[in-house]
This record gives sequence, structure tokens and C-alpha cells, in this order.
Amino acid sequence: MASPRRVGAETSKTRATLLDGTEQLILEAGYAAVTYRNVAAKAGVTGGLVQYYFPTLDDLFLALLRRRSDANLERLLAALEERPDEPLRIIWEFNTDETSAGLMMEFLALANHRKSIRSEIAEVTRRARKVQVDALAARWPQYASSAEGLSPGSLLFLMATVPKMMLLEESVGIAAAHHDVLRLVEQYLDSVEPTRAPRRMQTKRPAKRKSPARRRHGSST
Amino acid sequence: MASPRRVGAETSKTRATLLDGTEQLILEAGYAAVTYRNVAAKAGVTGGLVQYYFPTLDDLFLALLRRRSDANLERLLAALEERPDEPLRIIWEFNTDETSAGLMMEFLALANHRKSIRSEIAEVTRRARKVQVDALAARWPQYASSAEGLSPGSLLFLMATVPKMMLLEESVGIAAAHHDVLRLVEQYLDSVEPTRAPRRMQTKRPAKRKSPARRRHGSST
DNA sequence: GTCTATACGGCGATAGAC
DNA sequence: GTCTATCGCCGTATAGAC
Repeated sequence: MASPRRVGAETSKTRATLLDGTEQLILEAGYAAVTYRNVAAKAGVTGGLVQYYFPTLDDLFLALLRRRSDANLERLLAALEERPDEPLRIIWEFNTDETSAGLMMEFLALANHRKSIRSEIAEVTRRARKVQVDALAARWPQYASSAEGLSPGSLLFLMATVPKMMLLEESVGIAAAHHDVLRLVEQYLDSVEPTRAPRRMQTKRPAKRKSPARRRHGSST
Repeated sequence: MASPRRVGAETSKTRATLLDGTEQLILEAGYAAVTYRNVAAKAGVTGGLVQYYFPTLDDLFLALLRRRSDANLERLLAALEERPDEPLRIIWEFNTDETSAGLMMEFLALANHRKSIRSEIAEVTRRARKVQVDALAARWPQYASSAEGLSPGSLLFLMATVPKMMLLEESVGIAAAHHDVLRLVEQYLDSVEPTRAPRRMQTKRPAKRKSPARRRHGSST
């Protein structure tokens, strides 16, 4: 039925390089800049070769989305295991990661007119949400009292959604009240999830786990 | 400097029809479906004529965005004047409007790779935010006590942003915790903004101002 | 398994005919 | 005010070289 076209191996180094370049391209110029010719130029190969590994652009986007979200999920699980006493801070930081949020927003936009992306986005989001909501539910008494009617799901929705919306707005140049919101959240985090070293010299938050700098290779960040 | 190309009159009826069709096209199939050929086919004219009125696709998108956001702002101002005692409910309803939110999300996505859209989106968002934040600030004592550190700006951010994020997620098929969040918000609205008829027979919210149904012509909804 | 060359129809955009 | 012709770039498909 489906075309018996030949496709490059998933373990190919070239394939990984193409994915790296595509990711960079999306971050720099938006998903619309992802064309066979652009991706090929970035990697110094021909367009046909890109097509050899990714027969359609959907295949390329999908591979990229999967690679990125698998890495993200791993990162999330590692952090939750490493700092079991502050899941909410981890959730906030996880959803504040600029690179991932930027990429995810591009994919969300892509989802509007590429069905294959839509279902995959829904799937990976559900997976990530489940991990996070379970982490909150496990220590729910700690958070339950903070607002009447609050559930693990709704708290997670806010903590996952608000930073993404802030990043989205910032990307078009709107920053109204973002600072206020940030203060509000940090205040809330301090109250429901006091850190082991309760007071620092500054009002600064405890350091991020890792620099969010863009590495060229995909398995981190 | 700029090209001295000929452009159709802004008052043209054909022009308005083209805008209507484009809006419909975006809602049905995403902004990527907006091509001269598609828009022309929908209106039963030739692609060249569409280009006569909108020399570039940017011009078309921009005209659409302006028309829609002007209408929205008018609608918002009218509602605030009509029900001066419940600005927060109005803000929530305003940002929950499906058609507008869907359109705005498409434009937000578009903004990622069309600079002209980006700046216009920022501009209209700022205008709408200002109207809303002023409405809240005017009766701030009523809301100030609900959470420590809450400011008109941050409350508005949440009330404007949360429903949009819910609609965005729903559009890709995610509904996790949305019901919980909705309950939470309604509970909050009831507490800080009790309606004049304080208790109904049902738990139902007071009726929406207007059906959000899609009209063919753009000056409403 | 990897990679190149070439072809096709649809696209945005431009210039200019009617 | 309306419409056609044309240009260069796009995704995609295929055939075949190494």
C-alpha cells in the first residue's frame, strides 16, 4: 500500500545532524523556514539527501518532536528523583525552559495545520502532564490547603501553562505584568514548598539545575 | 521607495467579502490555507483580483487582524460600560470567546515568522490589556484582598491568559484538568464579584451576553 | 546503505494588458 | 477596476550512481 521508498537508518550520524540543524532553524526563523533546501544548505548536503532520511516534512517534524520530548521527559524524571522534596519548583522550571518552550510553541502552531503533529503533540503533552501531576498528587497534602477547590491537575495546569504563555507573549514583545506574575509565583513557591535552606542572602531563587544554554547536540537541554 | 503598485479601495464591497472569506478559511483550515488561490476560489474571483486588494499576504493578514481587533475592542468597551459592576466576569468572557481566541492563536502563530504581524499583535494586545487593567484598577479594593501580592496586571494576565491556553490545548485535543480549572475560576468569580441576583436555581453562571456563534460578517463577535 | 540529479505542479509575487 | 502571463522557490516523487 504505502510507497516502498527507501529511507535512511535511524542511527545515521547524518540523520542526527539534520535534526540538529532543523531544530536550530526553527528556533532562529520559525518552522516555516524548514524547507528541504534550507535544511540541506545548513548541513552542507543536497535536498535529496534530506528527503532520503525524511521522505516528507511531516516525517522530519515528527522525528524532531519525538527526540526533543523524549529528552525532556528524561530530564524531568531525573530532576523529580533528585529533588523529591520540591516537585512544584521542578515543574515550574521545567515549563520555563526557553528553548523547549519556544520549540513547543512552534509545534503547537504547526499542529494547527498538520494533523500528524497535532496527535503527537497531544500524546507527548499527556505523558509529561501525567508524570507531573503524579508528582504533585504524591505529596498533595502539602499543597492542598493553599486554595479551596484546588486539585493537582488544576495546579499543574497553571504551573505548566503560565510560564509558557509568558514566553509566548515575550516572543511577540509583550511583557505587561510578567514581573508581577513572577513575583506572585515565587512567593507562592516559597510558601508551599520552603527550601531546605530556608533563607538565602538574597531574594534569589535556588540555582537552576543546569544551564539552559543551547548545546548543538540534542540529547540535552 | 515602496512600490507604487495600485491597490483597491478600502470601502470596496469585494474587499470586505474577501476578508470574510479569509477569516472563515483561517478558522476552518489554519492560516496556512490562506493562499491567493484559495481565497479567490472561496469568493468566486481570480487570484489576481485578491492581489489587487491585498498586494502581499501580509497586507491581507494585517487588514484582517485590524478589523477583528477593532471590533473586539468595541465589544469589550460596550460590555464594560453596560455591566460596570462585573469587570472581571467580562474579562473572563471576553478572553474565552472561541472564535476570537482561535483567530488570535493563529495570528500568534503567524507572528512567529511574519514580522509585520508580530508588531501589530503586540500593539492590539497592549491596547486591549490596557482597557481591561484599567477596569480592574478602578475597583481594585474589591479584588485586592483575594491574594497577597496580587496586582491588577497579574490578575488580568491570569484571567486573559488561562482561557486562551485552555482553548489552545483543546484545539489539539488536550483537556486535562480543564474542568477543574473552570470550577476554580467560577468559584473565584463568585467570591470576588457576586452578581446582583446572588443565587440562582442552578449552579449555572449568569447567561452570556451574546451567542458566540460565528456570523458571516465581521463586525460582530 | 548513502547520496545525487531531475521533473512536476502549486505557491507568492510582479508587471502589465484589457 | 479586473484579470493574465510569467518568474523563482517550494514539497514531493522517481531513477539511478556510488
